[in-house]
Amino acid sequence: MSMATQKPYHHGDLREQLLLAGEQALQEMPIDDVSLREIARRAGVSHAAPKHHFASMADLLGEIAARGFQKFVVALGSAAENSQSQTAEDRLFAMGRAYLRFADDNSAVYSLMFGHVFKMSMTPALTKASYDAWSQLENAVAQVTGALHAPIGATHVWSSVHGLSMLKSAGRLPPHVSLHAVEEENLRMMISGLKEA
Amino acid sequence: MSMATQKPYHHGDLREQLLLAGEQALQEMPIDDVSLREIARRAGVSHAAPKHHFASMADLLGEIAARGFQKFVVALGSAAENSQSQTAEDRLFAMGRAYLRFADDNSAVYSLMFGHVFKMSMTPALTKASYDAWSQLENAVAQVTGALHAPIGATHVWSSVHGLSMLKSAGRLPPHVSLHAVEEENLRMMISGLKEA
DNA sequence: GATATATTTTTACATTGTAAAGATTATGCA
DNA sequence: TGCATAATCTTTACAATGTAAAAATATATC
Repeated sequence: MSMATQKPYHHGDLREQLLLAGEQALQEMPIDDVSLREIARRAGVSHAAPKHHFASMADLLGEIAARGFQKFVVALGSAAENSQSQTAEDRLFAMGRAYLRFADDNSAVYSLMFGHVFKMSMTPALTKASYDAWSQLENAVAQVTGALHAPIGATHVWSSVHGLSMLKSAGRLPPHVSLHAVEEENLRMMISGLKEA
Repeated sequence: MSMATQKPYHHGDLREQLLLAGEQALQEMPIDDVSLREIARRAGVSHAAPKHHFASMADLLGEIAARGFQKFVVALGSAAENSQSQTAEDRLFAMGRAYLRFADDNSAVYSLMFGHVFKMSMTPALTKASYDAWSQLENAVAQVTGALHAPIGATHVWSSVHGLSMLKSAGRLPPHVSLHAVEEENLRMMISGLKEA
């Protein structure tokens, strides 16, 4: 009589628990306060327990970043699908909005994905996940410009939304300007520049 | 009989030495390996010596970031001045190139200026220096668009070049594409989008 | 020259990541 | 079922970090 839930080893799937605890910690405290010991604490295990599942803290963070890219791809993909309009340009616009929203809602994981490269291992899963995100964006851009491949256009788009996200989270945007207006206008200018390629 | 050189206290201007050692360390090792003790080591003093000049490591890094912004303003300013062309658009283009170059040549300090906000104190000097950088950019953008104030246009420009710099340093750009071409085309698209405002 | 002050070193402590050695529990095979 | 083996977790340990306080030292001022 199998219990349906598979608890492979005596304590449950600690590996998954650690990843969840890490993601939770990243949302609740500054990224520099997130330590391996803190994550272990949250998972209710000793500070050395993670060793068997992740060779180092960089590995754990690398996998959290990889999962971040996967969620990221899903978020942008469904935003494009749910876009009311049928034009490629509007779909790209919708993806841009979803991008900014994702960076807002997952700021710590986002900054891990793009910022703290040295802190995490570039695992194969991470490489693939970030490549998938890139491909998705390049396809969306190619549909706007009509080209088959659009590496430069995609770089332009990514730079713009990524830069805006980072400036926002770093508090380097000018005050007294509506954030919503800035975002909408930026996306507009970005796409406008893309079409003049 | 004054010695011309002012060595205010018995060991020389340790404060300045620490800042220089910090900047040097940031250029020579990954930013996470740069510690207060390492900086003190490079300056040839005990690990607790910095305490009297900087209340914390965050303060030291904050001042290094502030100096980074000052150099940044100088670099972009002289690039605009030395621009052969007289048009505002070409000056902005030159500033964009100087921006990317600065981020390349000072990658660690640059990532401190825009990325590791939590690691450093937002001292008044830092606030002012980053504000000066912003003003310089907004002025250059306003001269292109013809407006008096251009917060949104400036955000568009800054997002684009900042995003490109970050993607570059994070190794998130597509391979097999000429970096020079990407940069030139990105600047072109960015300015093109700005003018369609 | 003596005293007060600013600077630096020494010492100390809590915290971190990582490693190695024990203890504990599940798994595989008879 | 029973036992040996392997996987998992804890305990213990170590070097390194940021910060704090106490000692030591050099400078400045009168």
